[in-house]
Amino acid sequence: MAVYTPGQVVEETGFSLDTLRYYERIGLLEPISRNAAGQRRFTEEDVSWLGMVRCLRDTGMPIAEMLRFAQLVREGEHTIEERIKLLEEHDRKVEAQIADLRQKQSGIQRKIQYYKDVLAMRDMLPGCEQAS
Amino acid sequence: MAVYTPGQVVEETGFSLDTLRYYERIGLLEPISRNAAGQRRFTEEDVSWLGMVRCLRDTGMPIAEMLRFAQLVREGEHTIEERIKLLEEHDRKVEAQIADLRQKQSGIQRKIQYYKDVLAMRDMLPGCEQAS
DNA sequence: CCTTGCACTGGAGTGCGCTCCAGGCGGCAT
DNA sequence: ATGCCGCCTGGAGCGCACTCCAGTGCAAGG
Repeated sequence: MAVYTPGQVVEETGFSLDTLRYYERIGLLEPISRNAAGQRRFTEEDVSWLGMVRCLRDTGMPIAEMLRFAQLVREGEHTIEERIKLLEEHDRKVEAQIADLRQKQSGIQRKIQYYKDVLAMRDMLPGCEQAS
Repeated sequence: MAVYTPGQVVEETGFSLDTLRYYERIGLLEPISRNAAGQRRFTEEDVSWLGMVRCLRDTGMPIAEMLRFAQLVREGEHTIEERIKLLEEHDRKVEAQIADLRQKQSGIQRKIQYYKDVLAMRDMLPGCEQAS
């Protein structure tokens, strides 16, 4: 089975070497196996777990909750229902996050339009300064 | 013209009192006017600026960039083009942010579906354990 | 008069998630 | 033999954005 050097994992996952070590230290990755010289050799499985971690992190899941999820995975098959619950809950949060982002974005876009209107006004009625 | 006490502004904007003071300290708000006792009295304009700040912060603009925007606003009308540029640039980032969020979300949803499939499999073929 | 509440100040502290560092090791290309 | 590269460790440090604190002040209500 294929293994990956730290450098390759950095390449594949986009996490920095320090971040990978950090994740192992805090138990977000379980202990990574080592070669004779004590260097890490990541398995396919480690890398795919990191892919999941990437999804969760980038959607704003705090590390503490990812640890909880990692724990469930380690506890085995009987936690699958709970994992689904956790992920669905998070999925809802992501949905809410996107909705909020869209709403705030529209506020920004209104401001852009407002400024554009000011400029247009200025072109049409030169010399008539407006406030704000 | 209406003024707002700190408590009212907390209520209206959702920023904490400490955050409001912090924003004033770093210059994201210009100096807020005071009553005889030295207490802050926010104007309508302050509150509406805070509304903009809320949009920018919640869409992930760092404080340093909001300071830059605040500076442009203070410099007057001739910076409107630049303000538009800044906001449009940010708008694009928000768009990218949402796209990324959607993509990562779909990764999570695939995982949820995978787990659900595992459960369904387990119901259909009891006694046949699967891995991962 | 006294408590309660809201607000004030400057400065220190917090939490998160990394990120950097010094000092060292093993292997390989020149 | 000598670099140099990639990696190792434990621990310290960092950047961001707040958040909290001690000590004080005014003002209105019981």
